[in-house]
Amino acid sequence: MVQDSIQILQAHGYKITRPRMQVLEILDQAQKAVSPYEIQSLLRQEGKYLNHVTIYRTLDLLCRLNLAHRVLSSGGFVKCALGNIDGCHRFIVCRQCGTIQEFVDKELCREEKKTAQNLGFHTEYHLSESSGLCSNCYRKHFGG
Amino acid sequence: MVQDSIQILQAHGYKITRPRMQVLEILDQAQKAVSPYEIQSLLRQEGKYLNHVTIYRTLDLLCRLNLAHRVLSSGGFVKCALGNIDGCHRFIVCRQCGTIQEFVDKELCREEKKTAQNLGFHTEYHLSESSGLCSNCYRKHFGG
DNA sequence: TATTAATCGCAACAATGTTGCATTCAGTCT
DNA sequence: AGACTGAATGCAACATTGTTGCGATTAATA
Repeated sequence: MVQDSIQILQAHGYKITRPRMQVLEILDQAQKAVSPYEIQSLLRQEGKYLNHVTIYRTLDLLCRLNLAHRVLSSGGFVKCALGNIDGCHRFIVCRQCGTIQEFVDKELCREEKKTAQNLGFHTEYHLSESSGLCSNCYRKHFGG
Repeated sequence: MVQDSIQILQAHGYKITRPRMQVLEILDQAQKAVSPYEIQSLLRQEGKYLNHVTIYRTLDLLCRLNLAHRVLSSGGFVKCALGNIDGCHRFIVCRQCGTIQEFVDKELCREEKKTAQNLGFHTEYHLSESSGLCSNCYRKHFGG
């Protein structure tokens, strides 16, 4: 919900502005990762206009607050599942329709960290991105 | 070794050219991920010149052959550990010095795949990037 | 409603990535 | 070794993406 993000913005002393609302709404509607310029054009389709600089700055802010996350493989942004703030992000992206599913797996996280330690690293942040087909696209593709 | 990559290029029928050798040497020397334009300026420091288009095309080719990999968090490229061609790449990046360590962990891979399946996805490719401090930088930072 | 610091839009720029086409070159054949 | 040829390179031109400084606007508070 957009409402949740708004409360967090407020709690941190940030103003609730029209551009921020609009970006949050786009992220909320989109079931996939959207790039800054995609956000701009999606808004334009609704007759709204935001400068791209504003969009970039808004996304920066949302990411700093863990309200959004940049999917590295596509460069697009997604709204973050709340509570996923332990420095570990896991996504599965459907390469067909772009659907994104975020999930948390503390056990995997621990394992990953341990392996890194064995290699002499002290890790603080972890990102995991899998890609493949979601159940819908898999059915469509292979029949059934 | 550069020699390994050259053999694979040849085996696929690609020509061994000066630009390709030079890019491979840079990737081999660098202990960290380097961007296309960084490669260009590293070469320039050695008195060599490659057009950036050539560098992009060379990197594309190397990635298609799994001889290089694009580290998503930085956009830079690293030479790939050979044999790591099962669609699973795991990297640890030092956020201080940029050192990159690639590793393979079939068990983690299996787990990740299983979790995805439980969520209805059929995954084909997996990328995992951790960031933190390597042992050197950790010591430097925290004393000891 | 007046105040004010935060936010936004604009302009200008910087960096990164892509395409088409003429030239050059690596590998092969004679 | 020299000629041949398709692959690879360099160049020019362009497209996309991301950044900075600054004056104008606006959300929050009194």
